[in-house]
Amino acid sequence: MPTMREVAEKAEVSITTVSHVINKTRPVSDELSARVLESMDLLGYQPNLLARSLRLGETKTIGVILPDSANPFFAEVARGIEDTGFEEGYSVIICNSDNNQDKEKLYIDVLYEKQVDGIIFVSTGESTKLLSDSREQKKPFVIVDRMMPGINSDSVMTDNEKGGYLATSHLIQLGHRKISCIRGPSGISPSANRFTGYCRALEEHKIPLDETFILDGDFHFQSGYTNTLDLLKLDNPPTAIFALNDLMAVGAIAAAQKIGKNVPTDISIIGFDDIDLAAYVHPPLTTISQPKYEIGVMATNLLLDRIQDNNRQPRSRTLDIKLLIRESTASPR
Amino acid sequence: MPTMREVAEKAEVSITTVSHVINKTRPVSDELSARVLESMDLLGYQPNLLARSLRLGETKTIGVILPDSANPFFAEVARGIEDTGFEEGYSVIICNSDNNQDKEKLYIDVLYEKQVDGIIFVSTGESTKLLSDSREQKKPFVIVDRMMPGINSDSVMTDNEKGGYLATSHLIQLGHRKISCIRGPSGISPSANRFTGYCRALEEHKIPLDETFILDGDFHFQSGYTNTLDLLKLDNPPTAIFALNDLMAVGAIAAAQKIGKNVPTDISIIGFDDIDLAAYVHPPLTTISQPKYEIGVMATNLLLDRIQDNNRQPRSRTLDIKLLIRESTASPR
DNA sequence: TATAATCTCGCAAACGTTTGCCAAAACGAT
DNA sequence: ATCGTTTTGGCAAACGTTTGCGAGATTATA
Repeated sequence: MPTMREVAEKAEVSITTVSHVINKTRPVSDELSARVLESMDLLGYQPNLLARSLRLGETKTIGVILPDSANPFFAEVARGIEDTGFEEGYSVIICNSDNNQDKEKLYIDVLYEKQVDGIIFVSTGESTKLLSDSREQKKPFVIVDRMMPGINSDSVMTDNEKGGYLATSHLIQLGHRKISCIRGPSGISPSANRFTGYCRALEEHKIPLDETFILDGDFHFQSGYTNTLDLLKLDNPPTAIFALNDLMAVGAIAAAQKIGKNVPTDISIIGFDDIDLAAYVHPPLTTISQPKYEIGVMATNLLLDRIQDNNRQPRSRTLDIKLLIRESTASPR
Repeated sequence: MPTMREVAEKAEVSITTVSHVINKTRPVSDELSARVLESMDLLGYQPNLLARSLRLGETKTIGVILPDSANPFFAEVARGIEDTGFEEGYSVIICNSDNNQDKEKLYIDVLYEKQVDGIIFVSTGESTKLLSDSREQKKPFVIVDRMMPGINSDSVMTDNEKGGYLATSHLIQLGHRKISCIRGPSGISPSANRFTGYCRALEEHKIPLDETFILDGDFHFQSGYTNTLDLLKLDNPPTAIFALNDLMAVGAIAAAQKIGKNVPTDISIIGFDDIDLAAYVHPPLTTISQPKYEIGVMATNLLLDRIQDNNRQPRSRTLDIKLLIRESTASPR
């Protein structure tokens, strides 16, 4: 790997000059400029961004901490982040926390040490080191998807409560009264808020909450599948299931069909997120759509703004959510 | 951000000593050690990995270039990479090439400049800058999933030809004769090789290739969907479809069902990859399973070995593939 | 022609580490 | 008491950049 020094020697100029022609940071005579340029590509020079970053105090790198980059929802968000970061010249380091606090903290440390310019993160929920470090000046960061109590920072959320309400209301309007809810991991806000929306809708229509219809899942296929199997074994099974995310909803559909039930005529199923595949399962999944990619884009924009000026007022964006009626829901018969 | 110097001053020792207690790289008396440790956490010291990397010439970072991290197949591979990298103390920078050569080259440059210790990449197919740089000593890299002609490097592949053959043979054994194939993007080896396998199976059973049954897709849902719609409109439609990846296969199922066909009784559909959702669509998708996560793991292991010693013989791993019969295929009636 | 203004460019410090080299102190052996 | 050995710890260079400061050369102004 050739360095600036070698380029400078070959071109018979100073390192300073080389630097300036590379960065166009002050005028250089045509002659020297040409010599430098020539030497550069003769040597195949590539700048060492480490050195540059060390000197400048910025790495043009952002860190992203999320539960699981292989989960289609987060994958899509991450894609939005990567794309808009790329446009602005930023690289992104991906970190999977698996909803594990310790891993999350460890990653935060690593990212700090690697001197990333900022961090986007989908927290495991507990207030983290990011703030316990309050004595230090904090690195720019933005919180996505999940609230973190007591933290005032940039954030981009979606209105999960509304989404839960919308989904449940849809089912109620279709005539359902026995509506089950398969929840997500406890302790994270999207799960909690969607459930709150569910409760509010029931309450508003004077439908009592039936504990036996409330099951706990983990936002994965499998838990939607097994929970649904359980649900359908009940003496008095629900006529509709609200799975708090699409992955579980898809699992629910599979389970229902597995035991010979028709969706939606025998049982209605609604999800949340609108991941890609939701449109392609059979029947296509009715769901609450979130602008996943845009969440990533917006988070990145907030972060980049804050990187420019870390003293600005924190901004909270909450993105719109809407009911997407496809074919997995219908009136009970 | 406190530096080593500040720690040293506070502890009234030299920077050298601080460094040595941090890295345990030479004995330090208990007394000084204690002072240093104390100062460190009083100040909340975190090492600056940039400086360290600059000095040491290694960043503990690897780059991953792939077509699309939101594609479930690659997402899973990436997850395998991230996990095993993490275990060894490496961070990973994710780069989405979108199968775009220019973007890929640009990313390679950035990764080189960022001084990553190695690169894992799923190439767009053409031989890339990685080798055109033959004059330089190359950074460690390993190629995944897609062959690159004329390059002798570490690589981890799966036997796509065999997979194509297996899938097609399965269909033939079920009694199918009119077997369509929805291909992937031309020019990338998995697509080409799977197709070759398809051809070989047909040939072996003396089934002539029917051009009208060969369609081109792009490995996304949508192209499976639309191509299947076209296929089913034919006067003499196929009784089975081999979609060269699961995403398209799922699209194909959706399309068939959309126009009232039953899968598999009216039409059999087989995919390739065995992505997560394949098991949860209805009917569960028969497919060729690839160990996606393990591909990532293995690629990372090869890379880390090579980072340790870049002069070792290149090793090619080809992972096993197998036919996974679920419920989307059956005998024609 | 003298002076000021403008262009061009190089020197060397700095960013925060790691580490080879050396020196002082402490200890043991004679 | 002397010398060799071991232990302990600091100095300063180096990694590859960027950039403030200043110096020389050139041009414009009078």
